[in-house]
Amino acid sequence: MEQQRFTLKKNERLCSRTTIQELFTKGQSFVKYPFRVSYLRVDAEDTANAQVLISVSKKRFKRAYKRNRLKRLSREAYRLNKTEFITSLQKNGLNIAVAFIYLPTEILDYASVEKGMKKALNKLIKDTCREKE
RNA sequence: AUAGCAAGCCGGUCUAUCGCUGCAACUGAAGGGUUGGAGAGGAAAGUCUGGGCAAUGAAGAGCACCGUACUUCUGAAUAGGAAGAAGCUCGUGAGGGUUUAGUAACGUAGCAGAAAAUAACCGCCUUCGGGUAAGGGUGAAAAGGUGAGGUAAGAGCUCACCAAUGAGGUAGGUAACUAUCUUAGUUGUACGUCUUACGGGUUGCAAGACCAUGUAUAUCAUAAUUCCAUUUGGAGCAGAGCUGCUCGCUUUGUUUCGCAAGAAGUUGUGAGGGGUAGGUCGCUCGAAUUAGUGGGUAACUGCUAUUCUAGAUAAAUGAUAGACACUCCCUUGGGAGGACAGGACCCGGCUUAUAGGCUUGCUAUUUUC
RNA sequence: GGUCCCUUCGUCUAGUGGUUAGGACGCAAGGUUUUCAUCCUUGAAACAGGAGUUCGAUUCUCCUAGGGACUG
Repeated sequence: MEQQRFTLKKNERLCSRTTIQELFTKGQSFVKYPFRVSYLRVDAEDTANAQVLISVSKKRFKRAYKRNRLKRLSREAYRLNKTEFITSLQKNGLNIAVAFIYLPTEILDYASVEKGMKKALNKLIKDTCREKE
């Protein structure tokens, strides 16, 4: 494995409209402040192990620049902390689609977003492992 | 120096590490990789407007409907812009705001008030027929104002001056208009209908074009073929057409007249029903950018050179650390802060939001020379 | 993204520039009743915000805010 490449290319993002629909109708979810996390196992083989979607509600933030900033922060946090999660998935041979939905109505700074993301990922790892068994 | 007015401009910079989206070159069987270079705004916003572009026409015209409205320019065009005019208004001032097509006809004007408009009532006068807009103090608005003459009492009834309006002249100005002279007793206000001139089809890139995936042949139209049979025209009615009405025209259907104009099957094509929610184009070289120079008071524009400057699609410009510059606070040194805000087919304008800073011109006050 | 619409008492709504802004339900007070309900009487309660036009704006115009609909 190459030395720590924190990439986030297009195949690691969730773009398909159908899978998104399935994710929100069938997927399981939990809340880990400041995110609501939904996830669903998928069968697709040619994609990456985890496909991620980050969402900020237009109802909570009316101005586009605020939404953009929060999405960028969240994506950054995921990108820098995902390695453990991915390796866990690879060990278990799982493919999964995940959605992170930003909940609060005010803008948090990067440190707290990252903290929340770490907690959310830890819980995801536990849940997915349990499901495997 | 302080406070302010107008116009214009900017709206952090650099380094390191880790990343994102196109493009070009190289490389790989392929997923991809490497290198290079590019990557949000003055408002990208609101969607208030004008265009381009696209679809929708088997001609149109008039009216209706909607919009605009001082003048002259400007611009592809507009409810845009520039310069100017008149009225009202705010400011000591530099300046700011706002309104302005026409009035022949018709309509409306709550409450208050005698009365909201061919004048009635009180009052005044009277020769008792009537005459009378001087007085009535309410209102946003009351029949031009002041004075004199005149009269029974009064009245532009007459005269002088002043204000406004119309007509004509002179001077200035492209014009709106300004100044001034002559002349006409000609003299309520606001809004609307209306009139005049000019403009306007509708829908919008989720427009629209193409590809991929792919089930069925219900239904409708049309063409060919088989059987019968084989020519087109006139008149009436109905429907359709860039939304309403009228006219005109075109076209389709149907009925009737004149010799005759019918039924079914098969195949192809198109429409239509269901499903899929994927991709490509449209998509960025343009009323473009920057600089110089000529014209113009200016908006703007001619010419020459120059540059290529985002094209994403559950949607790319970020994060962390540091340095410098700026602002504020205590002042050794340190601490805090950085507005409004993110492309979604593209341009022109308007409007709204905006920490702070810069430039130019001008004004007021105070001080000094 | 595009095209449109709406905002009036606590709620649902009327309202053609001059209204005390009307009605229903609800609320409050009083009456009726032994008490409650019903019923009767009375009352409080609103023009989303800011400019402009006008003598006068809920109504007309502009801006801002909030809410909603349609559109593949």
